[in-house]
Amino acid sequence: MGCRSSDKPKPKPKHRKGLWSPEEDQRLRNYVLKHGHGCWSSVPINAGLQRNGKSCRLRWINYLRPGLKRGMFSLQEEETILTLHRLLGNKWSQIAQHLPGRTDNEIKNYWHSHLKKKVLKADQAMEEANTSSDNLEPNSPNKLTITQTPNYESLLMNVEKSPTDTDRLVPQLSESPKQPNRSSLPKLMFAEWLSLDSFSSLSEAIMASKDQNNSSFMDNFMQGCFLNEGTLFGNSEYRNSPLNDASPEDMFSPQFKFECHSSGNDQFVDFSSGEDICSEFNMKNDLKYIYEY
DNA sequence: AATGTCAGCAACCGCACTGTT
DNA sequence: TAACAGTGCGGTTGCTGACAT
Repeated sequence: MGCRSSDKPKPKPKHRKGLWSPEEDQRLRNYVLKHGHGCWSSVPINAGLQRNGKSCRLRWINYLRPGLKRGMFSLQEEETILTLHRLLGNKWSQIAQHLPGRTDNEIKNYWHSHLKKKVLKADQAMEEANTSSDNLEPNSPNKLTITQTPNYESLLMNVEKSPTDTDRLVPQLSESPKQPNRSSLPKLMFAEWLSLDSFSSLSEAIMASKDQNNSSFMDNFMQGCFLNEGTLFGNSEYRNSPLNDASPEDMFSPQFKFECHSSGNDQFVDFSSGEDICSEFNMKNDLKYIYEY
């Protein structure tokens, strides 16, 4: 953590507030994609923005960062939020780790605007059902007994042990037994892959896949990024980004390398081989891509 | 058509935590 | 070890558009 002194902003420009203009978005996006964010407080200065670093960080995380989903929450996402909220309470960032492409802010807003009411209604209905059934004979066949207690303990163990492994968690919440078998290897989404915590498991998986001399992991990973989620290149937010000039094939061609940051151990990964190609790099960036490698 | 009300969402604020000096 | 700075998180605010009156 912390900036080099040369990165630190000189005092104190007037900071703009309120909604971001498309031009500001473009500036921030271009800057972060090109240089990485490094020290957030220096980003607005270097990017020519009259915002504070915090505001830039938030805008990037919640809106500009690649891999974000847009649009309605699916039923499965809703169920995941409901279950995790019962488990974790208002730990929005932890809940967000299990919903690839969704931000904590988005989930929090969705909770307050939609789910909270639903839960209240459901609870009320349950309460009414219980009080009315209390008036019935104890052994009446009409008596309603609430016995639905999901196996939270095992769920919680997964949450604690493996907070970013969505695929292993989510099926326990809602997967029906009829669903087709998936690969035993985890399917990682782009946003998940960007997450600092998940990178080590990703690189392990890449290495494992490489060791086994098969491509199933990378196949799954690519599908997760570009086919299953389908938002990275379909989202209009990225139409003006340099990323848009690239097809999925391009992205995995030798011309593209991604830099990932994971808890002090930054790595460049060659997508085509899965190799850590430049481990001596140590810049604090979530993501940076490099042309003409 | 004008005004009021409400819901949804983006962004801000303040606190807590962590790393650095 | 204390002070400071950067970052992350959750609560809250305020803007905007949709709908009602």
